[in-house]
Amino acid sequence: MHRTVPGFALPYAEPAAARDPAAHECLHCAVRHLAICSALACDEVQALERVTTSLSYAAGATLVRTGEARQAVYTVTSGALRLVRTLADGRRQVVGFVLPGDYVGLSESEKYRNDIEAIADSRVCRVSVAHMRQLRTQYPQLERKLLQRACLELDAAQDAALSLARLQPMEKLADFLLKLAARTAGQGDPGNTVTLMMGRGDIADHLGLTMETVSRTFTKLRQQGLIALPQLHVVEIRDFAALHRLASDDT
Amino acid sequence: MHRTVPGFALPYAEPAAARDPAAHECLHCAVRHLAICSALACDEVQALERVTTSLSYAAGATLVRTGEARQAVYTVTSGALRLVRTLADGRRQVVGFVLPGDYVGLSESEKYRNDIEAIADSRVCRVSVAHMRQLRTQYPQLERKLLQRACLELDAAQDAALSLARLQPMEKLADFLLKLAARTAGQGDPGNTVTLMMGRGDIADHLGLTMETVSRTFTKLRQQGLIALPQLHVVEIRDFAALHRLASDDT
DNA sequence: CGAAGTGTTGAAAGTGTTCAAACGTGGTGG
DNA sequence: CCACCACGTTTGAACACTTTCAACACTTCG
Repeated sequence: MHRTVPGFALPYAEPAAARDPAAHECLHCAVRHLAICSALACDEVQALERVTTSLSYAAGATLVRTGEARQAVYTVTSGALRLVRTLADGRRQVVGFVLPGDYVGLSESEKYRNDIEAIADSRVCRVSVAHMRQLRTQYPQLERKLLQRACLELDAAQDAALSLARLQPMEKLADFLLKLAARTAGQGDPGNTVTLMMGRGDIADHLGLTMETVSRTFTKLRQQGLIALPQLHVVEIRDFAALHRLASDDT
Repeated sequence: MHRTVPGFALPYAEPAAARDPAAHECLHCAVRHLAICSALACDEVQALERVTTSLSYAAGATLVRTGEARQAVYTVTSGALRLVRTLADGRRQVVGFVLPGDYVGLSESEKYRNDIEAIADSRVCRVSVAHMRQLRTQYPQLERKLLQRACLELDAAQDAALSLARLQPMEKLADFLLKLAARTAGQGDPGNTVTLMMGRGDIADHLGLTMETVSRTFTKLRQQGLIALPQLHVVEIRDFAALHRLASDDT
């Protein structure tokens, strides 16, 4: 039917999203403590739930396209998305990866500023910007939470800028893997194993490299014993300290 | 006494900041309509004014250092600052330039995440984070304004990421000049003349290039007639369209 | 007028990219 | 069950580009 691994089923056009009628259970949502919903009390969450639509997307599906009117915001509950900006000549930049609990909608633009695509079978909660605006004024805690999120993302964006501008491929990849490990962690994982939802090309377009360089860098890290690659999409971190040193991660 | 042009007087240590006792006139502040203060009514601004300290810094002065406890937020009223992150081996990234009306303080970190330095003689309004926190809860409009700012900066940060990761030197510089022109505009300027408060090295470290490449790129743009350089720190834009085309600026 | 700080320009070198081909894995169908 | 095909990934070699290193020009300041 549809794949779980990254890939493009039928690039554009297709059923796209499937409504998920039975999924309206915010109170028992697995990612509630991670998402912006954590700012709301039980009864308040229900107000949010009333204006939320739960949707499923197959890997490779496109949620929104750059330039379309910005009509809704999203919270991912499972799977993963990528935010992609593409230049006329095909050069691509993966602005970010969106993991369960993450929120997409911190923008002041009238239009979407990048494509949003599912890199794995995903479920998302969709709320219209109009409803969101209303909820924000109604619940100041929500607005505060959004500001907090925005500041965190801003901090992360500055890190990313340093990485893109000044780090070498090895350092970029080390930094990327550590950041991903930190985000993925807290799920009972031992923490030293990271699953890459995205392909090499996505990593390349995220770090400002080519797929070939990313591949070569992976093998270099493996040869030096900093990581192991039990599977294509699984990285086992064998030397956190060395990786941190590479990434100049002083946190 | 102190210079108006970029430069490092006495790198570290020195009187640093000079208090400006007579400057407490938020109501008549030239940048009030630009700054976050625009969210507050006249009487509310006075509450802000009561906890604000106006400070002057000479070009080259350092306001805060990376790693120091994040004690205050700033709004620039005149001059310009740069946000700088430096790696152990000296690689430098100018995360951003702060112009009059801009706000520095959108962060969730306990510590400053970059150095803040004056690139010209500057005046800033300083508010402690504690006071700011209090004001935010007291005036929801302020919080909303901050969120708006954060979202705008987030949008800008994504643009910057694309620029750093995928644009070529010519394109990066074109993009930079246009963004700067857009920010500087609205001050009665004809709009086709941009004053560069920062040196070539700062531009280089902002765009992920070397100073030499920036210099070469400036001359290339000049030779092609897209810009003129009447002075070292003044750029006259002669062909907006071509510059936009270079920067792939579809806005 | 000389010195220092900046910026410009030139030639050499290093590094990631490009282009091309081989590899491996997963899914399909015989 | 196995061969085969497709896709993503890996690897190799030539290339293009920015960087590096060095020398020179310009402006400001002492």
